[in-house]
Amino acid sequence: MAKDTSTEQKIAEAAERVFLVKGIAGARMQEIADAAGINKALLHYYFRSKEKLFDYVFQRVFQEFVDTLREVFSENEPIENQIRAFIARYLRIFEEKPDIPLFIQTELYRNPKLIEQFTFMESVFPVNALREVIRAKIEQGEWRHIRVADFLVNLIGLCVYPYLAKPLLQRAFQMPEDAYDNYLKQREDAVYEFFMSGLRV
Amino acid sequence: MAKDTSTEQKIAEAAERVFLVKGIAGARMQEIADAAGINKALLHYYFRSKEKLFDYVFQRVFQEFVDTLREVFSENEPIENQIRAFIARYLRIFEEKPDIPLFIQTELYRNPKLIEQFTFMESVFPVNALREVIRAKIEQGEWRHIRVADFLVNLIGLCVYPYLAKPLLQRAFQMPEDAYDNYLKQREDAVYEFFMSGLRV
DNA sequence: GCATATTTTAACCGTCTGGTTAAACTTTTC
DNA sequence: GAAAAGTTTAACCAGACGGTTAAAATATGC
Repeated sequence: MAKDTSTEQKIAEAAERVFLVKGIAGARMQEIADAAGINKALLHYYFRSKEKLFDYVFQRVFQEFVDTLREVFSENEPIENQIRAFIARYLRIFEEKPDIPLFIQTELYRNPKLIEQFTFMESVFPVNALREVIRAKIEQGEWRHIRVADFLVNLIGLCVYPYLAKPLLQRAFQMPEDAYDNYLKQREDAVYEFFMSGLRV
Repeated sequence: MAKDTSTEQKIAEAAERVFLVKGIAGARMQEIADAAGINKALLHYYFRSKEKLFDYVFQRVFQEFVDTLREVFSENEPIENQIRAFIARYLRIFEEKPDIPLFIQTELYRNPKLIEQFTFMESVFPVNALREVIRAKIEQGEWRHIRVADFLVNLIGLCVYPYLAKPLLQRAFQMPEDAYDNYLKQREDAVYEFFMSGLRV
């Protein structure tokens, strides 16, 4: 039987590293085999085709991403705290794996089927529940009018854009790599303050 | 001599269409030739290699993108109007070519050299001039404190993110294609209001 | 109409790539 | 210790791909 799952695990991790940087079109099976420290034959022994391997990796990455965010907005906390927690979790994911945002967007853009089996997006972005919370805040005169879609798009965009556009922004701001990475780390508070200020009357 | 530039033009446009959707790694020279209505031999007759053709296309796309934004922030207008104009121009680009944001980010991410020759980013994002304007607004007590980098990242992020993340957000909001496209068109005012509100004390 | 430039046709080349195969070797399992 | 599962080696295959070539055909400029 399997001695342990380490080989499959090794392959999955190596494949993730390669796919994250190069995408499915730019990645090579040989490269993944090398990165996993095995040979191509064994790679196909575990994952029959490039597409199957990629699907497996993408689902894993996306699942992990989604799991980190799930239920942030369902917790029994004031919405302000939920927003803070959402930003914190989002940014923590990207600090660990900065390639994730562009990877997910790119591959999803070129193959929307990848997201089809994720039928539980409501547990990550509980649009309907959020709509009620937002409506209450607006009625109380605390927040300006905002659509729930704009609420989420603005919030996520503020978090993720600086990671997506790193090379462009680095150039625009004339920042070396480490200066930009440093800037990213300092954004958590800034995003929260700016977002809340954007909401408030 | 050349009968006109129409063939080169035809190739450039076809290549742009293909590269925009598939990226350099996913695009095929044969596909571009077909899209241009010519054969592969002629394609290489005009552009010696895939890389040269891609570089040409990328520079053109990026140049056009940059030209649309250049000097918005240098005009002799109140900053609020400049912000409005910036948002309007930004969103107009994406309405015409929704694939541009992801294309630029992806290819730049995988080959940062593509942006090296763009040495005039200061004319698009005049960081130093903006810093002064922002400082004045803060000193007058009109705006909250904000770093110039955050100012630009927030502004651009609010504009571009819904285009970058279209497939993901469409799924999250359970919106069909046309509903989402419609939502995008309605964002201009929302972005301006939210951004200004985020700035104000 | 002649020279030049453009375009097509179609075959071809070398390399890369995803994937397969078969035989041998090693480790695990029981 | 034998069967089964895991792993390596190394060669191989077919098709895709970027790119080339040469000759013929077509258009253009003067």
